[in-house]
Amino acid sequence: MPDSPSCSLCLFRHVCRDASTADLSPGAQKSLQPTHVTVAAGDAFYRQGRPVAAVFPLREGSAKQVYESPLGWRQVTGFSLSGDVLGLEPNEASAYSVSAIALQDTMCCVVSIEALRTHMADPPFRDSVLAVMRHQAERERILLVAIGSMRAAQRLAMLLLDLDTEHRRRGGTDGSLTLAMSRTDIASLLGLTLETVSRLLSRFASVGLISVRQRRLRLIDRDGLAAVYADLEPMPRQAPAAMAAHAGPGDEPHLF
Amino acid sequence: MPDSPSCSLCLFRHVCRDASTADLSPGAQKSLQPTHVTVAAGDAFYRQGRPVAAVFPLREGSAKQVYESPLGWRQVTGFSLSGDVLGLEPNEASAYSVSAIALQDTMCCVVSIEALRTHMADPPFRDSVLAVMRHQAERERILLVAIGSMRAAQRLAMLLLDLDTEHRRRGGTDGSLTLAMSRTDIASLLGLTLETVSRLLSRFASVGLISVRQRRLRLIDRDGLAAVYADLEPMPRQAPAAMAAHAGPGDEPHLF
DNA sequence: CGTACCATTGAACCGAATCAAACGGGGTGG
DNA sequence: CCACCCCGTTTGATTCGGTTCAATGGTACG
Repeated sequence: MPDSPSCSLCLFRHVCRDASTADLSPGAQKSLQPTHVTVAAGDAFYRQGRPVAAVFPLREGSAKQVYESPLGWRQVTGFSLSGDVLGLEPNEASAYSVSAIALQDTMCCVVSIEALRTHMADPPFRDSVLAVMRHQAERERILLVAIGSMRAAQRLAMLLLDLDTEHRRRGGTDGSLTLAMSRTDIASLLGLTLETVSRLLSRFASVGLISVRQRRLRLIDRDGLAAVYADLEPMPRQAPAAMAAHAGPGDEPHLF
Repeated sequence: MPDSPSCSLCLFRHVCRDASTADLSPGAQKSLQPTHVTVAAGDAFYRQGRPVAAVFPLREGSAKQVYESPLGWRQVTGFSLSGDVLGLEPNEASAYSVSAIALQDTMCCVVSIEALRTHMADPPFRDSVLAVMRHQAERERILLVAIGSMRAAQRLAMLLLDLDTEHRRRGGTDGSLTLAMSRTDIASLLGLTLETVSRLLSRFASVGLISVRQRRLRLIDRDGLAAVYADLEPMPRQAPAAMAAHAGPGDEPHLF
């Protein structure tokens, strides 16, 4: 059952037998033959702290990453959709740094860590893997700033726009999408409560930015959402930039 | 002027001519001869987005990392003390992902990225560098959870305990330390306002947990602070764990 | 058809932000 | 040396966004 639609976005598409890619660079022979498994909603692909044994490109479905801090505080740190790869750990970590939980019954490939390492010898492939990791790190930083200094409406608008962008990258044309995650998950990701998320969604809908019913959601006014995200009203306030004393992209001397 | 006290904690001590280390593994010859520079308070070691050219082990002084999001939101993401290395970018990034600003006049070494790469060929050294990077990533995650789901007092207690731990690792014996960063910086890191930070410090002092005057600070009751951090009263409330639906270290099946 | 879970909505409360002074220390210039 | 100013900090009064507590409604599933 090779070549699911998500293969076309997969990190491994150039080295994977499952994916039929037109552009097949001469150097890269398709040496990867991943196995497939399905994970039931609520089950874990892997758990934080366990040794890294494999990575999991999603074929169909979605997942959340959950981090549990040393003191037992748990928080969702991200969502993954089909085409994303779960379990990629930066810095050659030997243990998973988060847990990955399926949001719905999910089909994925299983690429052993040995196979991954083997293919990492190929420079272009290695670069693309590292680029994905860097992108993930950037994502977490954006989330940090969002939670740390944006208001609830902005954070939620950010998430909706992000989900929409991802959905469109996967072929979604109109702005209608089905949220795989619960309000609680969204709230956890954004550092809010589920009530606030629910209220905010209703408010967005009442202002004509979106329409929601349960987990069916449609973006009606992307620009409006972007305006909320950027905090150009008409939601709440707080001005960007100009915070900590000396930190601006000023033109003081700097070594690099 | 080699071998500052901070050398004994430096990541590069085993390969650096400046550092006099007793245990000198046979394989690693001391081939690193870093140059030294001083950076004035408020100046940048390097700026986010610039190509990575060098890393900067701190000899004397301190710095803050500042991240600026695509939309212009700026936030402090961490503090570095003497012995720490600034500019280590994970995933072979070609540009700095944050800016590093000196909190005071700071002396540091300059290790070119080429020199770093050369030494990364040495497996034990490489592992220690990767370990530092992983530690930094973990730190940012803890910060994310702190900002996302802990209350102000807990966050501040966390920071104070962390600063104290770092200070003690550097030889500090009693709990007295001098904060190099402003209230604004602390507030930015913790996702609060400077007024809240100031008030909280006063409150901690009035309860006998610490004593503060301006930037002179002394920890009086570490256990008390730890209790505040862990949220065991006697400050505010909110119970840990048990958040997002299915995510607990339960014993559901998982692949790894 | 009943049960369980997720989502919505309302009312009251509270923590932290905001607005607004006053204070303190360190530096500069008279 | 002292007066003055600047900037970071402290403290107070007030507002407000988001949480908490609570009840109802909707949907899926056994």
